[in-house]
Amino acid sequence: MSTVCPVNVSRPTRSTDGCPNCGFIAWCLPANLTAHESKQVHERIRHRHLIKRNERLYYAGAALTSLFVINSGFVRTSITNSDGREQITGFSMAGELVGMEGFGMGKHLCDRVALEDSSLCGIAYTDFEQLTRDIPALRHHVYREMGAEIARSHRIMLLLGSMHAEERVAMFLLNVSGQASALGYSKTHFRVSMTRKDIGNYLGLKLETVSRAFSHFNNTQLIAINGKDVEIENLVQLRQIAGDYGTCGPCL
Amino acid sequence: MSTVCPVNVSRPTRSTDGCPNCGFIAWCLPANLTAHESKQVHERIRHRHLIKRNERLYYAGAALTSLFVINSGFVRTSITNSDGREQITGFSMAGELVGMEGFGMGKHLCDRVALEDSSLCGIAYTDFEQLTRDIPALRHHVYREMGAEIARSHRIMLLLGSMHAEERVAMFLLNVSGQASALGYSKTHFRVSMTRKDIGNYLGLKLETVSRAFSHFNNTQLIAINGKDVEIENLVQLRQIAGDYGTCGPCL
DNA sequence: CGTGGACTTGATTTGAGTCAAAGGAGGTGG
DNA sequence: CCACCTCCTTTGACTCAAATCAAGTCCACG
Repeated sequence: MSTVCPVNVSRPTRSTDGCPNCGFIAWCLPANLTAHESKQVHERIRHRHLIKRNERLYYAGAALTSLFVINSGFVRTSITNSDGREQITGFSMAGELVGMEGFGMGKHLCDRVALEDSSLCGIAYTDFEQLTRDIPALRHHVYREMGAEIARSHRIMLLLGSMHAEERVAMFLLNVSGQASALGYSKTHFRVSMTRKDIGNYLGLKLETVSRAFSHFNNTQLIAINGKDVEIENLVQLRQIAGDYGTCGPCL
Repeated sequence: MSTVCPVNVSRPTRSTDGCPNCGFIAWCLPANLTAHESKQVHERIRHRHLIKRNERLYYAGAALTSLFVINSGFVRTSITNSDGREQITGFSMAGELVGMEGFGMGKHLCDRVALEDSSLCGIAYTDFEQLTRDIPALRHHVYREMGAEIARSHRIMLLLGSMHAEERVAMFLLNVSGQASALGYSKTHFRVSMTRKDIGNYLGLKLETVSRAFSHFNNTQLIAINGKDVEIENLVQLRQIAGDYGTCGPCL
């Protein structure tokens, strides 16, 4: 537990050519960089780190040497306290930058594990630091993304602090749906790649409670669920149960 | 509810002279600014905005025109969803910068209300943006503080997701104790300025449950409590109940 | 001095946790 | 390729921690 397991670096390349739909480049899009700025960023990206299912990207406390954007796959973020209690604080998918919260400290503040075989594009800490110095739009984007992460955490605190089990599960499904939709997939038919236990941990529930909520939604024709395969059959009512999806925004 | 209530600006001054122990200057200390950089920051601070108990600093959604550091007093941060459910996400005290999470968006993402008559020192959004551009150490400090805020939220998620009522309340008391201690006050004898209801909301508990936990700790000689006046009598055992204070760090 | 909010305490209810059993999926090695 | 094993999931019965409901006290403040 105390030794740090570095990401399995599989001959990353600097050229963009070998990285179609590069996640890092996609992440930068909302920053509206100029052609010149874009070029500066692209030159620093280390493309296509591969990581296997259940492999650890890093532990909390590990030196932060790189920041990663997920290209494909799924990553689970968690923290563990001295009792050994673990709390999953989020699931990240393609297009998301992970590790920002440790950027200022120079070390990671959470554990991150791949839920599936995943591909990541990274950038060295020092390169990124320099780029945010030189590119105001990128710096701004980092402030915006970090702020959004704080706001997201606050929404989960609301969920954990005051919502009932079925409301939480409904919210979870709507968030996965929103994520799938953002990636261009169906928002009513998708796969939840995490286990019931992980979902429960994230939502502050036991796995049996998550399973029961799924079964209940299934029996009342809100969803059709079969293992990890979910089809939402009544999006409107699911939103009513979740209560506030409209104003809440994505939580995952 | 929809109109934005601007902070009651009481003839703020630009000179440092009228602001002994200026909170903003204190907040900058860990950034280790050079004398010249310090001067740049000091020139932009608008000192001593006053705000009364229960007055609102701003609503979520309001344009972010200034960032504030608390000089004295206490501020409650919360979010509200469309159901009207509110979640208190933190209590801030002297020396803390509030509003960072909205910095990148240019608008506030949470509501902030004074728990007591408070004094704040502010800096205009555009001035701060400019300063973080020109002063690497300040920029770095912002990254660090925002990251710390994300990590703090994650710890609360752990608390809300897996801790029992008395563990939560013990954690809360240790955090208030830590805050008091950080300000140079006694860490065993302090005042909790928030109501039982606010404490409960923050901890995901009902006010009766908070009251019962306090009573129980009182009856078992862990604390001596009288209304808002708290004396910790057995810090060691309180930490044992909270479980992980050592590794958790401040949560408030 | 009276009124409303804050707090405490007790009795009761209930939503989610715990415990237990059994079916099912996926991965591994012979 | 099949058998086995492990982990995941579902469902039922029971328990329990915290919520709810209710009553009464204590202040602070107009």
